This record gives sequence, structure tokens and C-alpha cells, in this order.
Amino acid sequence: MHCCIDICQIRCMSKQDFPIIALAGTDQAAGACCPPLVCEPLSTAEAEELASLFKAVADPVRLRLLSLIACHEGGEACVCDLTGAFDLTAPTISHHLKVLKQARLIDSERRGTWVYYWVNPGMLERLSAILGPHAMATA
Amino acid sequence: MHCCIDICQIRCMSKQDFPIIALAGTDQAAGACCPPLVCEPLSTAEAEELASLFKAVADPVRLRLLSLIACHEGGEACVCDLTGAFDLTAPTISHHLKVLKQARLIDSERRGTWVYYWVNPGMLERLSAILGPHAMATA
DNA sequence: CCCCTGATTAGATGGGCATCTAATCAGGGC
DNA sequence: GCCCTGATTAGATGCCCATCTAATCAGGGG
Repeated sequence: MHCCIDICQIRCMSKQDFPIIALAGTDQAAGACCPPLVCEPLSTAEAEELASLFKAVADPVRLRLLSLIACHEGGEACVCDLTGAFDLTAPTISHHLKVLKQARLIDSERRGTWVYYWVNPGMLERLSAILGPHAMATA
Repeated sequence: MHCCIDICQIRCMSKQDFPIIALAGTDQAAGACCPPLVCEPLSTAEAEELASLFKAVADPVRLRLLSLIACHEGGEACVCDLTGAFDLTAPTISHHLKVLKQARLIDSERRGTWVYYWVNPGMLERLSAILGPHAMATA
């Protein structure tokens, strides 16, 4: 029962309906919890939506940006705090921040001259849950 | 203390040394558990290694392949079980399986005429842990 | 031994994406 | 009002990758 609750939490975590890759497999199917029919492969539409999210983190610059922002004091960082860590121009950093923001992995706010970014932990947790042991059968 | 143990488990989960994005932030820094210095941004090399892993799952076809394999009875599937689910040619499916295998997300074995694939749960868990609440500060 | 089916490799092509330069927007001081 | 700094947008370019066709490898009958 509890694993089904976990699954529901994952699915209902945001406004959009997000699926998980695959649910409990053979081992748990034998128990009272999750019936076999729960293991349902991703639909094409679901896979495309998820893939676009994973694409946002599948870039070394964006991974480091996430890391730098999360590690920065107060959990937020201004763009000028970030550009120095890369051998890239400001527009390129801006582009990557935009990609992360469109994926809702980060959010931002302007305060006077500077724009501050912070991580949206809910989105990361959702991606984590999709790959996690609750979601993928342990073969 | 327990969160630091988790972190070590994540790092030591495989032969290669895999980092995590960012460790416990401000809230836990105040507690007795993880000192502030634990929060260290990804290096360039670490980010590139991780990005290549995420790239492997950042494709709708590969996500569905993972899902189909994990959901298939016995936790494994032959290539001929998979191709029917896509509007793609066999060589394309083969290409995607190769990408997943090179990322060590799946493994395979030939049995007579057919080649069987199964998911490597350890790799998925590692990716999951990197994005999970233990790894990324809750801002 | 030949052929048939399953699966992969090789090579070509087209689209998407990371990056740059140049230009524009936004705030703040003098 | 003007300029300076911070940040983003626009547009161009070059590379990587998903996909295809054609060819090759592997195993099993007849």
C-alpha cells in the first residue's frame, strides 16, 4: 500500500501530470501492495515530456550552474556570481539559465541592478523520484 | 551524521568516483550534521561526466526503452520485443540500446538467435541520488 | 551448404543546440 | 539627461546526434 502512495505523490507533485518510468516489478507483484498492472511503460507523450526535462540537466554547464546556485550562500546567486566560474560569455550563461528556468528547475527575481536565481527543489525531487528505486523495478 | 553517510554511499556506489551536485545547505548547516564546507560545487570534470550520463536518459526513445525493458516480464526483454513499440527502424533502436549500454544503464547477453537486455538498477539509483533531496540543498 | 531471421555496424543526411558577436533592455549614479 | 554596469535578446555559425539505407555479422534450420 505504501508504495502506491509514494507513486501517487510523485504523480501529483505538480500541476502537470508526471508519470514515472516503471513501477514495482515482479518481487512486489507477489505481495499485497502493487498489482502487476501497475507496471506500465511510458507513453510516447510522457516520455517526450520527461526527456525535455532531463535534457535541461544533461549539460555540464547547466549542472554546474545548478550546483553553484544551490551551494551559494542563502541558496541563491546573482548572475554576476556565476559567470566568473566559466570560460563563457555572459549571453551564453544567460541562455543556460533561461533553459533551466523554462524547465522550472530554477526561478529568478530582479532586485535593482541584479537578477537573482534559486533552485526549485520540487522539480529536482521529481526527476530524482522518476529514476529512483521506488519507480524502477529492481530487475 | 546520517546524511553524511548517505553522501558517502552515493559517492562510493560504484568503481568510479561519482560526485553529487550540492550537499546540505543552510538549514542543515545549522544542525550538528553537515558542516558548511561540505557544500561544494561540481568541478568541470565531474559535471561533464554526469552530463554524459544524463544525456543518455534525455531522449524519449531511450526513456521508453528503459521503461519497456523494466516492465517486461522477468525484467528483461529481447530486441524484437522492443522494436514493435516504435515507428523506428531496427538499426535506430539498436543505436539507442548501444547508447544506454555504454552509459551502463543497461546490460545485455546473447542467447541463441536473440539478444536480451535488462536494466542496471544501480546506475539509475545513482542518478536519482544526485538529484534527490539528500544531494541538493532545499534552498 | 544455403537461406532465412534477428541484430548490429557503416556511412550519409538533416535538424537541433551550444556558442559567439552585436544590439537592446533595465537601473542607478553623477 | 547621460553614461556605465548588469543582463538579456537577436541572429549567425559550427558541431553533435537521431535517423535512415545498405551492408555485415550471428545462429539455426532444411
